[in-house]
Amino acid sequence: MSDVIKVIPKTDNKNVWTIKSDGYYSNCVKNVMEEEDYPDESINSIIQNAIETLSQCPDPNINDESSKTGIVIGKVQSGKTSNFISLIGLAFDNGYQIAVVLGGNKNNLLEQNVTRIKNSFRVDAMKLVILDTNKNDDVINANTISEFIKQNRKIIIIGLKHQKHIDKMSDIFNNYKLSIAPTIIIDDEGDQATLNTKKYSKDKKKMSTIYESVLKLKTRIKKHCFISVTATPQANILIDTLDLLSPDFGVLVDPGIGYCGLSEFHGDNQDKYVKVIPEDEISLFDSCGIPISVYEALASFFVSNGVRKYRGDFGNHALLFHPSQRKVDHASVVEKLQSVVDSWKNKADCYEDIAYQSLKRHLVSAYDKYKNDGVNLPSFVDLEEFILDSIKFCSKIHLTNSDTDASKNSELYKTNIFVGGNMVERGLTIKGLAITYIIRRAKTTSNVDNTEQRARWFGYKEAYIDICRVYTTQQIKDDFHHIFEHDEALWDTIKKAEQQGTPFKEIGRVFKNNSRLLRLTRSNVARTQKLDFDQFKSQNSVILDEKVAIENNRLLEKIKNDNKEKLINIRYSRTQNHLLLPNLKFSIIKKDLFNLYKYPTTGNLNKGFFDLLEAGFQHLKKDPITDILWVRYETKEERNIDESGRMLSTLMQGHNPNVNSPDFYIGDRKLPDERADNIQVQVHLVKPNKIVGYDFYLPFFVIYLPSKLTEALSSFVTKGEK
DNA sequence: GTCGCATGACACCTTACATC
DNA sequence: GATGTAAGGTGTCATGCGAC
Repeated sequence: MSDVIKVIPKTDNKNVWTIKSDGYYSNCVKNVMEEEDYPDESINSIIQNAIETLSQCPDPNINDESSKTGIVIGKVQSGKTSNFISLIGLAFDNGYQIAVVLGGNKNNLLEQNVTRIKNSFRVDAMKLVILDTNKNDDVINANTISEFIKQNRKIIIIGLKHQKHIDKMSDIFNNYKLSIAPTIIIDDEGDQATLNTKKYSKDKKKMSTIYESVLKLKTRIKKHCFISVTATPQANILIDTLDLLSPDFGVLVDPGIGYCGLSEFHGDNQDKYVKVIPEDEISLFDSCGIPISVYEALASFFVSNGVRKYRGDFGNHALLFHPSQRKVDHASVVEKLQSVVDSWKNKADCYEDIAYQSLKRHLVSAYDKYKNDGVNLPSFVDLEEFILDSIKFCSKIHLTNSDTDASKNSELYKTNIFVGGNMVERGLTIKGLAITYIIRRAKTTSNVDNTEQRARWFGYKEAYIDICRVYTTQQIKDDFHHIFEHDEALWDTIKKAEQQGTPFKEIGRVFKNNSRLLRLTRSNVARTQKLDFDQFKSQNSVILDEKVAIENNRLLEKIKNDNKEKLINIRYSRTQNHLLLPNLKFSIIKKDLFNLYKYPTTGNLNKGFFDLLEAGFQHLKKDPITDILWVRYETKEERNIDESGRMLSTLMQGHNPNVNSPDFYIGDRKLPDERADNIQVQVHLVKPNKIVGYDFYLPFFVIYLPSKLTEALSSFVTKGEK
């Protein structure tokens, strides 16, 4: 890799600056990754991502006030932390002085981040100061930080996403010198808690507390780049592009080699990895009895641990139960699981005893299921000793919620069972998670982002993916398959926009969502609506201005002239004489006509309509054949249009049913029938007939969409208008 | 009138934190 | 450690709207 990289950002050529990629801090981070045996390829890709991200941040060496907002999009459990740590190192080497990390809204997440950041920058304290709002309260003030800066030390402050913590960090930037120090702000899990949850509130307060605090932080720091880091960017992309947290740029971070996520677990092989809990089973929450599926999950957990040990893999092995968000449920599940594990431990201890047979049946059944799934296994007899060992050395059931934090106890074991709710969601990594039992789901509509973040079973599991399993309900299995399709399409859209150089804010906000029981994100943060196109869209308003009419007509004439040889005259009657230009590509007409046409600010047709349509077609990977039809192009038309340009009559002409009449006519709505699989753009040249002084013809559009297309488009959603 | 859907009000759960 | 408060998230229910 070259040492100095001249960066030419993809979308904004005013902002060219040079990035040095082998400075002191970057090398520290890189060395630690090497020590921790990251594959070379992964290290290079992490550094490349950091360069790409930093290149879109403001140049810290220019003395001006500027700020930008970006989003770094990764995959759940794909190691986004390494990426933003590298970014901080690179930013320091290139002139940034301070890094503020909003490290999650729970203490366990903050702690996880603090530990990771400290481990990644094993540098001289005289070069870098790492502080966190929980432990260094007395140092986080303008005076002390200014002194550190004077001593030429870089600063990282990691804070909890809570009002007081953020305000504490904000306060130091009241100091003028600090306020102009180039600062990079990392918002970890940036779709959670930071965005405005009061956007649609009827209260007087239109800003949620954390959002308000973050905006204050942003305003205080005169030169900064604010980077949201998340695997579920739906909310960030769906909020108003005028919102200060709406990203100006986005960077996709492909997961490294060996990552197993949505496509492995919930794509074509979902039946192998996801086991559906039968609906007629007794509930885990019943006062007595334990569902068969729980025994199955436990047995597959111990068998799979035995398999890994047999293969020489003695790493951590974990089982997670996520039954519900309620603490009372966790307690009852812990009790049930503990009773089973205790009894299995007793049986495993005396495996020659007849009592062992009942345990053995469970284990053999789990073994057979793995065999049936095509997992390469030795004989059960060869595995048995390893399996029983796993049972004997298994931890107590770790309750993981606000009452009890199991993380410390789990370090004492290699084989761990966890039970939790909200504390085992987003952000948290459970080492060696192989089996998950999850039945938590809203009774009605679930959010895609929240649901996806519960997938703690994703991660770098290539070495033992064959034995990983998820036990869940049919509904949750379906949810994840829909999310898999949604996520693929989302990445595709952003990648394509990147290749085409489309600025992030201009990417069509169209997303795939094929499930009626899923919405993309919380409705208090951002709303969506179905991509619902009618068969016909008849333009109901124009700019009533002769110059505009001439310009719009010129666009149409140019298309006509460029395709002279393809024009076909279609005569239905004496007065119904149309001109057809068949078989154009939608994308071409979009570029040459709809992008340039001048639309009124009111009315039902504007560039946004065609942008949405185009984004929808891109998702469908289609560029539909489109015909242009100049309707009654010689005689033209007159309609009742008011002075504001609003069409008061019906634009489309009805049929003349008299078959014997020389004026028999099928009607404008039937014109697409013979070529019903194509889009038809009808051009109606219309003059106002009730107001004087407007003696010119204005082109109005009628857009016909084939039902196949409108149906296919209805599986997508876009930003809500309200 | 029925159905599906969006929306808002409200209650409850979970978490963090301040106070005693 | 117990208690109360603030904040964010989830779930349920009533209501209203438009399509049929």
